[in-house]
Amino acid sequence: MQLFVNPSDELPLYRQIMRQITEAIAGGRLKSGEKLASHRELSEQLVIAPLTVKKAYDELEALGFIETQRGRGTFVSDTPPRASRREQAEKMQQTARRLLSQAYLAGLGFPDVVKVLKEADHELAHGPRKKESA
Amino acid sequence: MQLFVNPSDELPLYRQIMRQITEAIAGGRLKSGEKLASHRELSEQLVIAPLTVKKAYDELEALGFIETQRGRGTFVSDTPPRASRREQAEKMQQTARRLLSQAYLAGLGFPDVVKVLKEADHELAHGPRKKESA
Amino acid sequence: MQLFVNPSDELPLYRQIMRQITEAIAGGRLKSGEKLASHRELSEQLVIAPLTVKKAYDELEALGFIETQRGRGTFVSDTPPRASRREQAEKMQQTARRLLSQAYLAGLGFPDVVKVLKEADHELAHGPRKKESA
Amino acid sequence: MQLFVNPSDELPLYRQIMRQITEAIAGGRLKSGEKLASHRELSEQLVIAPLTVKKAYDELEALGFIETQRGRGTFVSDTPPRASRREQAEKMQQTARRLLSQAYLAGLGFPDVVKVLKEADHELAHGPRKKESA
DNA sequence: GTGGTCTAGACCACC
DNA sequence: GTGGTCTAGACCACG
Repeated sequence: MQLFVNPSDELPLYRQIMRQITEAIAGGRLKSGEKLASHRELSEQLVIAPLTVKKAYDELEALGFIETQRGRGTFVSDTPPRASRREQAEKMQQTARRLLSQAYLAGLGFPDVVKVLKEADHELAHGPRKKESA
Repeated sequence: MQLFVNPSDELPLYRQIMRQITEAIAGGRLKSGEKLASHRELSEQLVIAPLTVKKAYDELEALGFIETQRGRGTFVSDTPPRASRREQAEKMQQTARRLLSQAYLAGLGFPDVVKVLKEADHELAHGPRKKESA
Repeated sequence: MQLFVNPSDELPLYRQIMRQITEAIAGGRLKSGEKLASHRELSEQLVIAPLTVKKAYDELEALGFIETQRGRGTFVSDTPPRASRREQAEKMQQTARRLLSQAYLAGLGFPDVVKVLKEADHELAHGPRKKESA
Repeated sequence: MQLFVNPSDELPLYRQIMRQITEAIAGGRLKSGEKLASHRELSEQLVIAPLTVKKAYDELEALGFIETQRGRGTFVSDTPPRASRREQAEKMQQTARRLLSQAYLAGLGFPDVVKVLKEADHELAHGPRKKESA
């Protein structure tokens, strides 16, 4: 499981990490019970402070995505969290509107958006090829 | 053009304003040349500081969405900005992946996402019905 | 003598007018004693408020570039004003540095700047072809 | 990197800062990746409000000259922005005409302008010796 | 300590 | 009235 962070990104580093892990879970690339790199190990890979990775793991654990077993490591939870249907629907609506705005302002149409969506679906399941853009 | 802000929202106030305006432009509810409320006027409507609205307007102008004319007011630009196709594609990819993640983690499938997208499309063109959620 | 104004320009309208007239005088296109359009007439041409043109004329007169003869009209002065050599030198230095910055940031070199200068010299003497850019 | 501001100058403080930084970049005195003083630090040096410096930094970032990293600081961008060749040419033409006007109205000739330009070139690369004039 | 956001109020220039 | 600038001070998020 290869992660990337971009210090210039508006999104905080720990959130970038959180997002990538949740996306990996959503895409099925990280499965229930799978072991994650220790925050120390990951911090070396990403060349960032260990505390930053730890914060990401802490929040993911608080949200129920991962579980920590002292002395053994951190694992993908087998009971992924579910927000209320209402919250889910609202968030998706918001994201969907944002996606459409980006498309329309770029001169694209609804069918193009669906096309992009299909490409993204493929990426989700197989992993991104490069770092987050700023 | 009715706007809403939610001080509890994670997104900064000025960004909430920016987003609503760009979405209104994308949805065709704000047309080229149309006059916006002055930043003072809007600040009263939204019950926030004038400078906060001004910051939103300033950034929108820097991005090319709107134009200001001293003493006359602020208007929707007739030349909406175009990021490079590469940047556009990247941003849309990112948003699309995010949308899919939200859906899959909620237990929904690809067809559901398309359905949500259609609803969002309708909202974009006709305006939201309620304030931003936190 | 054809003038142009751009309401979106950062420079105030009356300053845009002032600049064009002083440039025309510098370029020899407006000669001593030559008659200018009345501020009323010019305001119609430019589709702006007469007061705005009047302000430009007032300031140009205060600076000594033009002279008003009640009932007869406004004329180019035969005694163009001279700032102190020190002020002149400072202003030119500043403008020169700005020109060089623009060039270097654009990847051009000193010889290119001289080339641009020669083109500008030609324009100065024969008049611009289009409106001011924002 | 020593900056100066002059509150009496017609140019807004934040623009004076912007100009000096872009000129320093153009002159090669500020290099890609170099760290700038924090906006708080600089505000103390210049004895002006931190927000004023921040505004300058914000705009420079929007223009692509510098990049900020939360918690780490602000750095000179390694990808200086490039306006379209057309915009560049227009701006330079305008500045060049202005420089010539100043010269001709001062009774100087084209060779004098080139001389001034050479002096300015030297200043650009080595920094100004005094504060901005009003 | 760094940047990010917001406020309340002031003054000026422009139209 | 409009937008443009500046201040002084506060609070938060991030590393």
